[in-house]
Amino acid sequence: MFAEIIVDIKISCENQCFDYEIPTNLVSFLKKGMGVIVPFGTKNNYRLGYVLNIKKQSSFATKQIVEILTRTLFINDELFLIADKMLETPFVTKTIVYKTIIPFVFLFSYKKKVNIQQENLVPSEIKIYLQKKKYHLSLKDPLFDNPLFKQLIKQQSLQIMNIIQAKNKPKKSFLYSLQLENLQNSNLTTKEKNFIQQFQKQLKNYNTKKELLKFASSHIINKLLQKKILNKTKQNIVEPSTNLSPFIWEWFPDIPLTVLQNYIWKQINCTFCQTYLLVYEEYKDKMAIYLKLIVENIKQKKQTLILLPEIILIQPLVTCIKKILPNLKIAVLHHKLNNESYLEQNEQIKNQQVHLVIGSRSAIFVPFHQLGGIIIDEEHDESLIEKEKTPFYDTRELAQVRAVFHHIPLILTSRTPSLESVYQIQKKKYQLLLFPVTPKISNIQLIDMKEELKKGNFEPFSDILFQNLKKAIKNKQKTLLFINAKGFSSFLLCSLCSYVFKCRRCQQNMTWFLHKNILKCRFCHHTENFSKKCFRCQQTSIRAVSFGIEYIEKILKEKFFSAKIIRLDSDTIRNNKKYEKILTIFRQKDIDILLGTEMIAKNLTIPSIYLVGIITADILLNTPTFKASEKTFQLLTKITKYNNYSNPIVIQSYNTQHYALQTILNYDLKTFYQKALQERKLSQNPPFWFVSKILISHNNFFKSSQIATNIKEHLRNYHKQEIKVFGPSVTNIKKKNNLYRFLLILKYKEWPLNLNFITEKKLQQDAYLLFDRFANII
DNA sequence: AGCACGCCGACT
DNA sequence: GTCGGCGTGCTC
Repeated sequence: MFAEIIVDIKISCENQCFDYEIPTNLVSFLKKGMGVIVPFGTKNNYRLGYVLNIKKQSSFATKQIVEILTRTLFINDELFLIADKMLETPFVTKTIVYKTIIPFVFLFSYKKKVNIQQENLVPSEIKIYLQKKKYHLSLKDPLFDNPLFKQLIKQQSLQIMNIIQAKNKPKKSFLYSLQLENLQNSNLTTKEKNFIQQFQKQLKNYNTKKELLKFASSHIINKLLQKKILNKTKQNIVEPSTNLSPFIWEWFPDIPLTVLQNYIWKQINCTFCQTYLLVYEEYKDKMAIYLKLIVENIKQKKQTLILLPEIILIQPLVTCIKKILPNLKIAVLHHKLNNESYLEQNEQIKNQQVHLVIGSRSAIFVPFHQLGGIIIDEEHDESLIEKEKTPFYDTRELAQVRAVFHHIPLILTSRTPSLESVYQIQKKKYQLLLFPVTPKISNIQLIDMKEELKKGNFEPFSDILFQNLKKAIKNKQKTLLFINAKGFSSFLLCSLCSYVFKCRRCQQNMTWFLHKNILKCRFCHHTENFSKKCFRCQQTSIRAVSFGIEYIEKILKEKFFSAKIIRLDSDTIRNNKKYEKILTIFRQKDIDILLGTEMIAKNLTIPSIYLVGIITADILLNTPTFKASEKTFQLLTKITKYNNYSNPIVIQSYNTQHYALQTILNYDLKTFYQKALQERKLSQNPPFWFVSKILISHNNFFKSSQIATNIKEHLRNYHKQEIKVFGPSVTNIKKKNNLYRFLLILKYKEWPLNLNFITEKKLQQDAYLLFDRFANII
């Protein structure tokens, strides 16, 4: 018998699986999905591998599997199904797929064990160094660069062995205690003295760093460590994951539902695989259904999985659920966790120590014992699609695979569902759960900025928005202003020689950032210093034709110099903590205006807002993608919700007749979806057609162009019926990592798409191919 | 990852 | 003529 194995080697050799013979004593034990140790390469170093398949014949196998790692499966049947789904995408390789779905790979590390063969030949400094490292060296240990050390290995005075080691060693941490005898002969600052007092009063003799940080900053703690007043001692903390306490399925109170919520809930069949689209208007309705599902699953001793598009949304949801079900055990998983916490959470889920898992898209790969239901929140959000690294995948699609496997419901939730999902309702693939939309007495004022121009108002604010702003500031009421343009201006023109500032690399308009005083290309991130002089005629005659968030900030400061303004965009924020901090400041302090880009729409609630202003909705409407109207509608729905429709909302646009804006006025979901779907059908775009692109990268410009043309020709000759091809065109980012990138755009009606002929006929030659199923381009 | 192989420049 | 540096390609 033979096994098909992916070996844990660098991703660069990603296409192959390796065949190994299964030794007779292991044949009855070895199963598909297990981890094994195999000899690999000329030196037969031991490497870790995962069994993908067991077969009777192999024309390649020359070596035997050494041993089985553990009896538990690393990849179970369910994960194999998910992998198969991901492998439907052309050019995606098995290795890269399995590496994304089993983060357990991190469990192991490769080390070199050094045995001294000839004591007398090894110099003492090397001996001491080895002793310090306990004769285990990491692969990149500097000692391997030492010429003497190299020679000792060559002459076999030292023997090197490869070992595979489990990575989840017990976490090391330190305990801190006071050394009062050192207190007398040292000068202390008042802050340090205060801290020591606090320590004596409120803390135990030994404390973790976390406890100390409640009373002092890490700076002070470090200072005191230097002065030897604080002492730290090592301590091995017992991992919570090693404590396999049996899970108790406690009793949880029933969730009371309103008549309407109950009506919706009754339509969900918990023992049947069905995708539901839950369209809600009020947050509390959605939460009621979520909580009900969680509690019902617990009654059946099953776990629930909730997926969110953004990491920042996780904590608020956890808090909200804990408020109602304080005893609920929740695991949080997302792609920014470090390996240790990821493994810890994973263990807990596997050992049935949590009722609920909340995570971002990557949590879709978490193995469950008894999964009772999957919820995907904000299902329209594009962040649910992984597009940062291959393999690209749509979380909703993979969730469906899991739902089928477990025979459980999959609930997609949104106030403004994606057009794809609405289309699935029409095709009767999904079931609609609709909280009836209540018609509103609209407070939204849609301002035609063309009229303002005619009146002679060239400011970014219309009269009405300006008056409302004035009133809000006077009455100390909070305002939210939204503009979807970064920087100061994204269109700079020399008024003397009509030179337009374009990116040297990709010929797109450069955006001027006022504070950093740079020009930056929003496509390839090429950055240049900006001297406010025209590159061509060297005159200071630059005119900003369009305006961005920095421009608005400047105007606001000029017009309302007493107002306190806080800005929130991806340039002022580096991480989620900063995001929360800005929102907290806005909530607590007397900030008048919150000015933000698309980022402000990521959060759930920004309370106590009086006025909502949207400056130029056109920027959204005119982004070059077929998703423009959908995105506009979704974003504006979210932003206009912030003041609960009870207070003034002003939307400014040059194109007031666009259906996405007209339907926003009275929150007319039905008309919007009707018109948007019609538009997509006419333009042959999703959900009626699949739009994808093939990216061809090669370090030779002509060769990559040639390959692109060859692929196109082949598609035209043999697949003219099913696939429309556009291109090849050079991408915006012309040159990245010294690779020239060409792209072909494909439109087709059937998925999965079989493009095997490209790799079979080696049309790609030595170019790198990437298939992007979720292309947003027109 | 880690090793072999091959090409090229520098030095016996 | 050979030694070693680095770039490339293969490992069941």
